[in-house]
Amino acid sequence: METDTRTRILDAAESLFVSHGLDATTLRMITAEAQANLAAVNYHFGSKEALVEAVFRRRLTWLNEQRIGALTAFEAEARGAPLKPRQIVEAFFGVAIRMAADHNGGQTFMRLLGRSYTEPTEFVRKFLAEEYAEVIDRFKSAFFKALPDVPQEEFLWRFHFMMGALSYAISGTDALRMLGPIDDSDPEALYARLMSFLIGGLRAPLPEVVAKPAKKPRARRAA
Amino acid sequence: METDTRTRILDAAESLFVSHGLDATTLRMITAEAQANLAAVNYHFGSKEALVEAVFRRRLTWLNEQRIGALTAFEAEARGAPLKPRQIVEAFFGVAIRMAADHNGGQTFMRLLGRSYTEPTEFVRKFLAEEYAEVIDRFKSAFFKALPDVPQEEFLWRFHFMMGALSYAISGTDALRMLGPIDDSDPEALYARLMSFLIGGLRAPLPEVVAKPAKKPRARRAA
DNA sequence: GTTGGTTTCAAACGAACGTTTGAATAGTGG
DNA sequence: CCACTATTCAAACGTTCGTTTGAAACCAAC
Repeated sequence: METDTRTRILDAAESLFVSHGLDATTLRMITAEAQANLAAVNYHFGSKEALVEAVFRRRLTWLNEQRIGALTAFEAEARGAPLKPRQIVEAFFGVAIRMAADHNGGQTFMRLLGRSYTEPTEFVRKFLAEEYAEVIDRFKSAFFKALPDVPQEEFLWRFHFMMGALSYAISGTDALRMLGPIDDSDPEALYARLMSFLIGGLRAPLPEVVAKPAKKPRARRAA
Repeated sequence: METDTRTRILDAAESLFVSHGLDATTLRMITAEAQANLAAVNYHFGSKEALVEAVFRRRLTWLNEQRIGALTAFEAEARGAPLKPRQIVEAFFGVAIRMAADHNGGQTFMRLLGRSYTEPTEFVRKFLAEEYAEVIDRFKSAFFKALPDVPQEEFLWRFHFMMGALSYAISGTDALRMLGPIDDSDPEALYARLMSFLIGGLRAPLPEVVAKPAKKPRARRAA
């Protein structure tokens, strides 16, 4: 085995978490897959909970840095002018989709991450909230600036819906197959499809319930 | 206690499954909440797995009947003409959102269901696939008829994305709160918001990657 | 070649899980 | 009132979980 035990455990855990879930994956399954001793997990990570955190942190920190980097590059290019919504969507969701296409573990991880936004386990939620705090701040500001006509609460909902679509795009392939035989092997096509859908949803006309209290009797398009 | 043990167990399980997940919810937690004896679950349902199935079946069958009923009503009204996409979206997603607003347990259940489309546990996936087979068939046909210009594969992806948005709309309120303080108490507003977003995404311009091989050099709008 | 620190290993730990058991209790038709 | 079925109950079952232990193996430095 060329890689060290710690890395083999992370890889095995990541992959098993995807196929069985966090709770249903046992340390014995992980260490067997990683060809390591059962006690190795507690030796290298301290506990199963700490292992879960390490699995997420290994790639999530990098992903969010990429997102912020892409956004910063667009903003430098725009010299203070508001970005196009498409650029912000690209920086947040495009980067994620591209990572999901990466066969160096990124693909596996993104399927795991997509499931975990709605994870009921408390410590996972808390951990994700911390990891996301900065990136959410930056993107909220950028979107608010780019879409000044959209009420902020309305936008937050749309952002939330977009996260749902992303989540299914990268992790819901089992659910997808319920719909019929379908080809999900082309990451470029998936990227184009999701971007189209997201921007269509983001720029949809404001619903009347929302547009009405805002004293704009007939909103046409959101942005 | 007015209701019978069997119902109390179903209610307790449904609610605990939402807050802790399927695996992390133990029979001891369920029977404690239901004020029943531990052995009552195996007496009334046979096993924990069978209980999970019963929890889903109790409401999911009814939900999908409602969906098919709504679609059938629209089709009768249209007398053979293709439906408007908005009507089909309403029949599938609108019915779900309305059930999610029902405080008689429907709300709890829909939060559980939203999480379960991407559930890694095999028997849950298999069970859901069976429960959904008919309703998916009906709605695929209706959509294909209503959107003859959209390649079927492209539509299936969009339907999948829409499921993701629905899932987050009804069950991802914890993830939603990561975005900031936000009011999710008004079901009518949520309904209007989601419908807007879904139809915007469904009718977005076809992505070039998809539009190109279809020999239509410049697709404008999907439908 | 011995030392000292790091990593691996087989074995065992107590706790908690889903399930089973057999007796006690409730409820119902004859 | 009795016989019988359905339900509840406390207790225990065997299994598996995450974790701990202490010794063995490894490995670089001197």
